[in-house]
Amino acid sequence: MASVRSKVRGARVSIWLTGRAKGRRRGYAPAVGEADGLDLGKIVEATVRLLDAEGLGRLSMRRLAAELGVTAMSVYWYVDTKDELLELALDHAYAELDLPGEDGGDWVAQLRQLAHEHRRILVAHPWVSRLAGEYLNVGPHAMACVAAAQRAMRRAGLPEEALTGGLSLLFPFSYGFGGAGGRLAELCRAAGVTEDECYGEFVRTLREHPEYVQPPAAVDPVPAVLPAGHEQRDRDFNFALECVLAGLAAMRDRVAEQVRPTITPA
Amino acid sequence: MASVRSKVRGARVSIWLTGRAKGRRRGYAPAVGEADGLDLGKIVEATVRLLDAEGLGRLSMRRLAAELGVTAMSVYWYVDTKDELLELALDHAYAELDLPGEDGGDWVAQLRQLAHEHRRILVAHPWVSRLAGEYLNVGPHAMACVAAAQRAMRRAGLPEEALTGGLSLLFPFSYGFGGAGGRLAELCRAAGVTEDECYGEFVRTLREHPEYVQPPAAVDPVPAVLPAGHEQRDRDFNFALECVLAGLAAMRDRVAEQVRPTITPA
DNA sequence: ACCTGAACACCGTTCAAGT
DNA sequence: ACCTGAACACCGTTCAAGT
Repeated sequence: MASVRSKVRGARVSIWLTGRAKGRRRGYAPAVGEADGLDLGKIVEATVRLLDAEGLGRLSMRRLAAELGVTAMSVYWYVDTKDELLELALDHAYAELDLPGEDGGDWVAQLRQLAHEHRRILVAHPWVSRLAGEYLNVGPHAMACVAAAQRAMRRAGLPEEALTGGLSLLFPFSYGFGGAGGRLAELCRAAGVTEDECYGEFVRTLREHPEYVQPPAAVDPVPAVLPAGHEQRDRDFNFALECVLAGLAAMRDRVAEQVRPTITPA
Repeated sequence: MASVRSKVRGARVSIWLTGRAKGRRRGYAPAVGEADGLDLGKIVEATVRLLDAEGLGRLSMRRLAAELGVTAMSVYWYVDTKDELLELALDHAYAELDLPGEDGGDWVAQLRQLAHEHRRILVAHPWVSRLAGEYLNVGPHAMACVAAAQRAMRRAGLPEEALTGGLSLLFPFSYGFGGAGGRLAELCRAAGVTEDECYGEFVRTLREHPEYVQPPAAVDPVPAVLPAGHEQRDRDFNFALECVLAGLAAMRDRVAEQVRPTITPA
């Protein structure tokens, strides 16, 4: 019976759980003085550059190799598969987050900063949310981000057994919201349409086809799943984020009082 | 200068905004009596079946055609591109949601049901979250889902100008949480590993490499971004969902009092 | 140790042709 | 109106070979 590790490794659940097969020969950061020639750092940086410039759909190993002035198969000396490369690029993006320090500010300010930073990189790099949805996203920089949130929640007074629950609120929220924003921007850019024009078309479609959302019910006014401009989008994000923070505070108090969860309707 | 609609249509931002080019010849539901031969309904159903059985990565137009007992290019008579087909499959999945009725229960129960249903289909069909992250997801069934949430939030007493904000909390949360769960299950299934084994490996990796999450800080205890079993995962989802509901209630009251958002730290 | 070139088994999609 | 078959321009990856 094979060990769990060998099973996980063989199936490549994630490079962060199994280690990179070629990573032991040469580390992530190149030795000093190796200015010319390839190294993994240069490859990952070129990957991120291409992903930003042309999108996930246009990234091929051949295209990347051309960008590096090299043959397609050269990259495979540093990386086993394209998936592995994309996991590295994903975690590289999380290095961009400006995390709250150990001591800076109260927990509310820290969680606000984290959420805004998360949203920022998801919108700035639309490929990040798609890769985060494809891989486990447990690389060191992503984990540092989770650890920072965990510290803030502990500081908030959330009991230990509720920490994973709190993390399960904050990150899915910022990931979902930011990812949708990034993807919409990417789609509209590719279409040569502004986001406002896209939203207008959405509303017009609903008005022209009132049967559109039936069954079970007509939608009036139009549910805003698309943004009506950046200001509205920002307002929605801030409102939802304040709900998150208020909800965490309320649940902290509720758990402390050992009261069963009940919210008075209406 | 081209109209917005023609620009949007030409670039295929979404079939739901532009209409399907071939959809006017033949509707989504086939006429009665056309039992043999292809129709769009059969094609979408076969697509969903294949996506469930083999995953998004293994779905090709040739594979789908073989499943339908037909040539690859036959499908293209009913559909312009693979993207269009996947948008149809995506919305088809949202038809599975058991939505709360117009009258059933209070708003808290309705939103709980919506979130649980959303999570359920995301876990049952791991491809749904990846497609929802790739396309706009504004098809009729997805919109009916948003409309139901909007009704519940209005019933909760959330003012009109806060409705989009509330929707921007609930759906990104359930999407992010459910999508991660579905993807993990898919990865582990493909690897022949249980989710518990995968989590154990994750913890072991962190313990073996204490430098893993540095900088900026060591992580202790391990932040649980992976589930330690279904019960824990359920507890986390329920806790986070109660935060969402408590947060919505708190913000409703706060907006009603016209008080600026402030939460007492610690 | 590092990189190349040819080849394999695929893709989505176009196009002319069939019935 | 509906479906086919050949072809085009790609993919990720393997493998033997170069230096």
